[in-house]
Amino acid sequence: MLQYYVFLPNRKAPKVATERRNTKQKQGVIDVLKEHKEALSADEVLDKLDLKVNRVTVYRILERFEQEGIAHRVVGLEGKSYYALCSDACDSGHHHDRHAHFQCKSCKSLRCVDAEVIRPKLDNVKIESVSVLLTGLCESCSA
Amino acid sequence: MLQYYVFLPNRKAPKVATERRNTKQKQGVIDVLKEHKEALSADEVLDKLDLKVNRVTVYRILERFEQEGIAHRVVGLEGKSYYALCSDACDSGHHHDRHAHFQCKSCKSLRCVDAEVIRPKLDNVKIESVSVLLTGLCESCSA
DNA sequence: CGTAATATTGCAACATTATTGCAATAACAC
DNA sequence: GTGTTATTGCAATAATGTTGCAATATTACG
Repeated sequence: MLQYYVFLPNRKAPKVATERRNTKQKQGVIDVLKEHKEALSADEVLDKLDLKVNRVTVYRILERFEQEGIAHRVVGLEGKSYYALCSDACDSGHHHDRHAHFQCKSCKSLRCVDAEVIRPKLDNVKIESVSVLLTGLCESCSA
Repeated sequence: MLQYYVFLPNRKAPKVATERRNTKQKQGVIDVLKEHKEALSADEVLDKLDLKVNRVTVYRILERFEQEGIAHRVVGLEGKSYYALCSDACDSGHHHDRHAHFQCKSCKSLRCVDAEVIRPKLDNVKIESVSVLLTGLCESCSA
């Protein structure tokens, strides 16, 4: 079982308190994301949590995970945010700013796609991230 | 000045009334989109309209334009929808389901990028559209 | 041109997703 | 254990988009 604290960076002990705390809410969200290969929306995470957690807290945790590089965020066709744990490839600095995803037009399920995403060049602008969203009907919905 | 009615297909006169009507609201939205090279959100279109048009009407017109292939929709990082008129390349059937866009992380401005977008293959799934969203800081915001 | 049919609009209310302020709680360093 | 403060929960609010329905305006056609 993936534990949240493995993500805590090694740092010298602060005088008073830690900057990040390992809470059961965070651990719960990690576990849910870990158990599902699909990217999940805040509501989906909330549904799948055993623990009773406030909706706002889930939003905050997911946002935080994205900032810390633990998870990445994808925006679906409906404008909703979906989150998935970053893969090992992510951590290697290879994938972390270049993701490809597939979303079903019908059921809205969204999953990561292991694709080679190149970073194109643009005049006058430095591109920081590249997001590719493929759409169509998933296996279940096209059957 | 691009006129909406140019998009009306040639069809035999229906018994009673047309299926599409050319209204000043639609024409206004067309004009606004035409005058701006950036993709615009519903609110931005509303702001730039000379004519006083209801918010809901703008939403409906933009949605309609997308369905009719007059405009295409892009979802920004914040989950908002942006619309831009389809280019000629679009109509040729080359670009219409494969768009690339750049959005500024700071000012959220979003524009089309003339890039070659390939349609990748995925097992068990038919990909209907490919959307590439590049992000970074635009010229103005990075200065 | 006038008229009838109906596509379209405007309005009000509602839905969904996400954010903010703040007091209460709980995790961590010591 | 205790103090500090990161984190949570709650309530309220914001932002974006949607729905139902009556009023309006466009179009085909005589």
